[in-house]
Amino acid sequence: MNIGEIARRAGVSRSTVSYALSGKRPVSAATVRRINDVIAELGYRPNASARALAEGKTRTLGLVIPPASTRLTDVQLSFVASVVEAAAAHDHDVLLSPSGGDHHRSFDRVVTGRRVDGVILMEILLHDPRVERLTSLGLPFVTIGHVEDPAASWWVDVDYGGLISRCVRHLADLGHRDVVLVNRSDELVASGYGPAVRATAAFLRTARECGLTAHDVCCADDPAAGLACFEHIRSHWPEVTAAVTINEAALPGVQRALHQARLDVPRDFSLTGVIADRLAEDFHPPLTAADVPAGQMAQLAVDLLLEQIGDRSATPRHALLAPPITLRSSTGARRGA
Amino acid sequence: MNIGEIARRAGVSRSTVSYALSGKRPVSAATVRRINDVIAELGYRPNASARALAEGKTRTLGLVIPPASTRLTDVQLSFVASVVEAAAAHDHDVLLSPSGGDHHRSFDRVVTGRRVDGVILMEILLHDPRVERLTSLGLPFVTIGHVEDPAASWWVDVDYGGLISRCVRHLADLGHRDVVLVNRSDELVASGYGPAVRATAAFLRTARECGLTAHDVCCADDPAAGLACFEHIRSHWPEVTAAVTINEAALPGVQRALHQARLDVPRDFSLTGVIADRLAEDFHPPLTAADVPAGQMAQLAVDLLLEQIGDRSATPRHALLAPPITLRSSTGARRGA
DNA sequence: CTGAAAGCGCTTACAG
DNA sequence: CTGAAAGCGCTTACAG
Repeated sequence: MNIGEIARRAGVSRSTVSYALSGKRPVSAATVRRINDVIAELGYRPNASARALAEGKTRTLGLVIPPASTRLTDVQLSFVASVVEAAAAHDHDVLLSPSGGDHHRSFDRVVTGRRVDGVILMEILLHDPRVERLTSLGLPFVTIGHVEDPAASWWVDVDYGGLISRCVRHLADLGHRDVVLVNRSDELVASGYGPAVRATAAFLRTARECGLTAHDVCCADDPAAGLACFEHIRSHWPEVTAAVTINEAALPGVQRALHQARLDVPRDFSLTGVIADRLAEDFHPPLTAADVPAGQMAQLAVDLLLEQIGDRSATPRHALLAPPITLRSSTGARRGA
Repeated sequence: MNIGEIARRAGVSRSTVSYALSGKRPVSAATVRRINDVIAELGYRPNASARALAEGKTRTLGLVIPPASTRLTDVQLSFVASVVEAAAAHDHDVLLSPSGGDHHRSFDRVVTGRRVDGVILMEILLHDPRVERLTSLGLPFVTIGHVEDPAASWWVDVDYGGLISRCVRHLADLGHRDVVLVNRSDELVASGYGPAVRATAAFLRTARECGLTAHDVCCADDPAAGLACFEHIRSHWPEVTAAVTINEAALPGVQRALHQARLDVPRDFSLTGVIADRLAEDFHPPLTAADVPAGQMAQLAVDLLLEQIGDRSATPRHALLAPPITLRSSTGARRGA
């Protein structure tokens, strides 16, 4: 079942069938109808590989995700789902590639061999070898997150530094004097994971500017680590009355630790940070936080990628989003302040 | 940069380059070395579309996922990650397709036009139109979950019915008399979602066999619904002392409701069900539950799919897994029993 | 408005 | 052990 068979049955040439399908050349109404009838009857679909080979484009985007071993956070999951959705809206498919660990082969397979027209990369390091690889391959790509040099490539990101600064100022305004940053894991920070590094720098700088005493701790991406981390904070720095976090996965454990320590939020302790809105609202009480607009970011990333694919010589563009901080119920005046 | 260029530079024919790469015909060691040197120097990768067109296979598997609008559960997420991982281990890529809602176009694009060699489908309904579509297309597929007729197709599933039965018997053994099933959402049950329907049937039947009074309630896939659902249970059936659930996403809300009702688990109330192990262990206290072996199921699904692709006339095979119920700390004797 | 033909970059019988 | 050539199923200048 191929285009030749359709042409034969419709009594036209293969090129006419092709043009009737693509609309790239006028075809008489009667002929179009005859062709469409045959196609509908036989349930014909053009062979995607043949089309990709002839056209030089696959209409497929690559999406590089963290490996299965690392549990995806809620925000990361939103990125994946929204990228697929946005690509589908433009009639593009999404090819998945786990990266990191020993997944070089999968990454390589997806980004070479003209398998995809472009790639979306997430979980970006300040110096990311995958970004360098794609750059040297000359394959269009957009990162969700950005490497150190902002002008070097196409990206969308949330202004982690700016948002964390505003969280700290908010706590300072409420009279807090001793604050802590609950960061992502040691490993991520050590590997130069952008949001973690930028959040730390902004947190410490802003705390200094506001005259606050600041501590920062790394915490693995799971509830148990969140609990342990909070207990550590309580025993080492009992004077701390507020925390800022970018670690969503640790939140259930932080919640439990607060409860066990008999600390009421926000009466005894304030909590804020950069958190997916669904998680912020599920917290008890709902968290005052900057919501990461994951869906919007994913859509923007797809738009930028398609733009770049359409005009490969375009100058790199990017978008640094600064979502508003949503005031919910997890921050309050320092007790006795 | 194509196979002809490599051949020219290595001073051999294109077929020799092809055979050197595939190993499907003996090539002299010296020639292989010369070819490999040229390939390494130029960073050549065969064009995947051209290869797929010539070979008649894409080395790509389709994975149909729920749309972004419905939040993926932890187990579903594990399926996706593990399918990608297992496919990569066999040098296959994974093409994603959201389905459900108005995603017919994306599903259609992925399953037609020879875009993939086979498809893995999850979130199966007892009567699933996508299964019918794939069957009539003659495209190899494996479902995670199974339709009503077990012999009709290739699948892997967890024996929800059997596991729920064992949960109920476990509660009966502990002296509980009044039990409730916290099911997935109304919509899922109404649409004939396999696990929900099978869990309900097994729950009610086993409760009757054990002489228990049984209630069952539907609950949306989020914490807020879990909280509301549990409050409903408390106000309508205060005599209930144990719950069975297959709704992971509702658990945080159930936890909060238990806390607000000042109910200690397992002293005042027992809780069990079929739950991803990570979630079961994050609960407080850790849940006695049947852990869905998502990674193993995904791997099995990929194995079955590749087997089917390799021998399209093979008789359908399937695997019904019955993971052990892990005894943790969330079930105990009925108070005063 | 339509057709015949070249070309996309591979693989694989066919020949030697 | 190697090469020349056909073929996979499309798209798109070239011609009319």
